Amino acid sequence: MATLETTATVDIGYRSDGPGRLILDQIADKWSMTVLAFLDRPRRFNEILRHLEGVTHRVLTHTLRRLERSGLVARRVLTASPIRVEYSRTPLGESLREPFGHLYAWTVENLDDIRAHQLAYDERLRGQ
Amino acid sequence: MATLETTATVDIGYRSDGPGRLILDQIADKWSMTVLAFLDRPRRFNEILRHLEGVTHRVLTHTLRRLERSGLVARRVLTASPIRVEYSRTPLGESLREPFGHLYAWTVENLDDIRAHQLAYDERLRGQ
DNA sequence: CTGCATCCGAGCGGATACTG
DNA sequence: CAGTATCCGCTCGGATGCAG
Repeated sequence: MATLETTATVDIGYRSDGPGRLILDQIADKWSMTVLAFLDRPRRFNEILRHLEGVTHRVLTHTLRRLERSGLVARRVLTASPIRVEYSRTPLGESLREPFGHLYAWTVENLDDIRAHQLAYDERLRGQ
Repeated sequence: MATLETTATVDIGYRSDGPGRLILDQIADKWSMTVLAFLDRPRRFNEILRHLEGVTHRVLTHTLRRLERSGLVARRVLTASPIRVEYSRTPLGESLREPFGHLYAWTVENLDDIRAHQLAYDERLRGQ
């Protein structure tokens, strides 16, 4: 099973209702990957909340729930008063870093190229 | 430069307004990767339309526009009557297949695990 | 054959307030 | 401190009709 072979995989297997969707639906939302990246060690709810500029209480809750539901993040209640809750990456969440890292690296490498294309495209429109 | 090193990249660099967002915003929509996967050779608009079950006229147009804007897909008008338009992957679009392939492969490998977690989670809720 | 405009419903992210 | 509920606006995807 599967060390990569890859490139073919994309062409052969990809459907809008296949595995590709599952992972994209999971991580492509606004905050999931940011949260996952921050959980290099167990972190408490408010700790995460303060670190992520711009996220709200409610949205962070939902993001964590979804990550927990898929087994990428573990939730642990520390009985104390005031109550504390710790979130951490599971091994599964950990293992996602590598493949996502490839995508991230690709983007960094091609960032200028992409932006240039976008600018040129927008310029062409404006010109007409 | 830069064969991966990766894993660190995710943790260090990731912000909700960084490169990660750029690529996810580009490919995480419902059809982009499906289209890109299908363009193993130049294809005409209606050819793509017919191949992708469920996509509508308008949505395919927009998907292609966005891919074109970022330089992942090239658009070529064949002057004939009736008019024909061919879409094809650019080298940039081509190069995206490899990093995306890693993510795709990861999902396939962990699909059962993820689904199991989701089921268990949903079950736990139901039980209460 | 392609492309564009209009309309519409659904879902996500965000603001706010209240509870254990 | 952590979580839940309500409300709301915006964007995306989809349906349809018209035009080069």
